[in-house]
Amino acid sequence: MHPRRLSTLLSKRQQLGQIAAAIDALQKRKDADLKECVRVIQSCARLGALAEGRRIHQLMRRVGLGSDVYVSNHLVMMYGKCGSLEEARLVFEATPAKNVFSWTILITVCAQHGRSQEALALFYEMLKQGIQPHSVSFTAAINACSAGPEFLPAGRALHALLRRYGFQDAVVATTSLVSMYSKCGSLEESMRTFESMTEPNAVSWNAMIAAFAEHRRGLEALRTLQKMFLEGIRACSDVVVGTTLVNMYAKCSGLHDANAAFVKLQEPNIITWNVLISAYVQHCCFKEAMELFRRMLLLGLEMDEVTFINILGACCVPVALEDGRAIHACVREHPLASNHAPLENVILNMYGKCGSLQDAEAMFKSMSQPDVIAWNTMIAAYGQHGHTSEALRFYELMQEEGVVPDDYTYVSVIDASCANAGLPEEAHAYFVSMQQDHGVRPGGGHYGCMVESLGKAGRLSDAETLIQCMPFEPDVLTWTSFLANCRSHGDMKRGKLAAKGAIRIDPEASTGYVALARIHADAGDFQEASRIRKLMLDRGIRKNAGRSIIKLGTSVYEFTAGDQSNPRSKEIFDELKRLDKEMKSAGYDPDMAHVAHDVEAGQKEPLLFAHSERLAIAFGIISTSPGTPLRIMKNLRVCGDCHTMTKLTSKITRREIIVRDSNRFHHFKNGSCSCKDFW
DNA sequence: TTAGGGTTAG
Repeated sequence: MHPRRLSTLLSKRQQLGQIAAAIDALQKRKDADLKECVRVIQSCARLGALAEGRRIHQLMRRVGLGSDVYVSNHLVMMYGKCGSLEEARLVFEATPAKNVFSWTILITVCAQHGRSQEALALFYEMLKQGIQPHSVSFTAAINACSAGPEFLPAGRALHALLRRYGFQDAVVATTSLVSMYSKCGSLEESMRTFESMTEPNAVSWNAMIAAFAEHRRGLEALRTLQKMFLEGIRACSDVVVGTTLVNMYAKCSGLHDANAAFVKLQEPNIITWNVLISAYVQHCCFKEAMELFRRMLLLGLEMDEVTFINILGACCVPVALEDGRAIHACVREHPLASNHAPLENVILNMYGKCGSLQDAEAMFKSMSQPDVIAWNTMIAAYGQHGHTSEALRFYELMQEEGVVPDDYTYVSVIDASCANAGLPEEAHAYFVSMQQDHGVRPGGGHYGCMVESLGKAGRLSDAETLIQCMPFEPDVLTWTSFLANCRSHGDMKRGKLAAKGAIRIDPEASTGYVALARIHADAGDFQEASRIRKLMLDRGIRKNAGRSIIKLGTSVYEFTAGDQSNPRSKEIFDELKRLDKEMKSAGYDPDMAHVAHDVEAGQKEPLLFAHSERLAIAFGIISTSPGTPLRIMKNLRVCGDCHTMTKLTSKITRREIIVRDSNRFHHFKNGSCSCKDFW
């Protein structure tokens, strides 16, 4: 049995039951078993069980041990851990023969509850009363000074006093000083203190590394520290220190430094590997993350739930479905990872994000007790794929199963109810019921979905009113979705408003500028259009080029509009021409309006003909056997003409084509799309 | 026979 699993075998409830039983047993006895009593007090402290703690306190008083200093000290600690400072203080005051432990414990309790002034006052009162402090008393008082720069003078005074008492070599107290100086803003004093240490241990190293990471300008110093660490200058080769270094580099410097720190370590452990993989995933370097994971497999290294959770984060894109499935298979073979709810939810999410609802459904069915996150994930997945009724059915079902919906549930429910039906009334009904029947307060996400639902239905004036009335500043997503709806309904006036809103919230993104320039151009104001384009370029913002990705086997192929760089480019264009001919004979006419509306556009038909997703689809067709489904990812919204074209292609070629665009999934099958032409 | 420092994955 894994140690972590073992420790959770007894739930908190069971442990509380044991304590209660122990107190009952003690009450029945005539004599007092001091050892057993203290053991119970300690358990109460560990579990934060205030009620049980009070019962045992009562019992101690009854048997005449209420003011025994050893017992009192434990009671003070217990009340402190349970968050009742007043009771801790009362027990302390009522203890006649206070010793250095009594004082130090109360100082610690005060410091841990942010009562720094009180802690310091106690420390000096203790000295005044002639109690000889221990180095632990200093540690507690120094900690009280970590609360902020305003305590720096008090911290320095304690440092001086510590030396006078001859505790300058006490490693724990000195490590506290390293931390305290950093938290009070004085990296220099933190470094000086660390350098003064004769035998810093792993904890001291970590405190120093954390200090450098906290102060961005400490990066160079961090490199020096790493060098010392690697060369064993101060005799520390702790793997946790090495892992902390990797993590700090990933956070403060970048992947290059993190990787360099990793490869230099003699014995990275599972957590070191997890930290590095997580860093790659967070920097969106999915391919490199997968390579690391494969290396772990090849080396036969032990993996845990976190390894799987991290690496699955790299598989949440349709082109990674096969990788995701392979990792799911690894999980099934891993005894410790099965039945781990967060991991199961991540797998479920991965299938949804990869566009495979069948896999998601199978996963969901296999879960013994899906929690609210699992239900939310399914509802969101159905909504994203345009399966509104399934999403809403799951919403009903979860409540029948006794799972209480949360605010995330309603974002997905409202989003699903307006996904393709264009029925804002339904979305609005959920928006109202969420508040009235379920007590969920609407957040930015809920309002965003409502704006989207009204916008899709063409009720742009209502959407605009909602934007004006909502108690939040609309986020960039809300503005861009409103913008897209204004454009598709030809409302240029409101489109301008939305574009300006998008630019205001995210001046670094190109979407707002491009849209605004296009609206002015459409209205014939070319001067204003070119002014906006220039403004965008002056701010160093580049237009987001349309890109589509398709994965065949283990290779990933990327296409941009009009791209001829693929070695099979001629065949791709021949296939597009062939499809085009077939479509035209079936009565299809390319819709030129979409050229002007689309971000990729330039000239008319030739470029429309070669939009990135079309190239990817044609490449998929000529590279796979008939009937194979195609999975494509696009970074922008699919334009109307490509949407029509893909519908027809799915019919002509009898293939399922799944396109994940920047907004949602489109399942093209037999001439129609799951979004029912609302997107 | 009690009290103290730091850090690592979701």
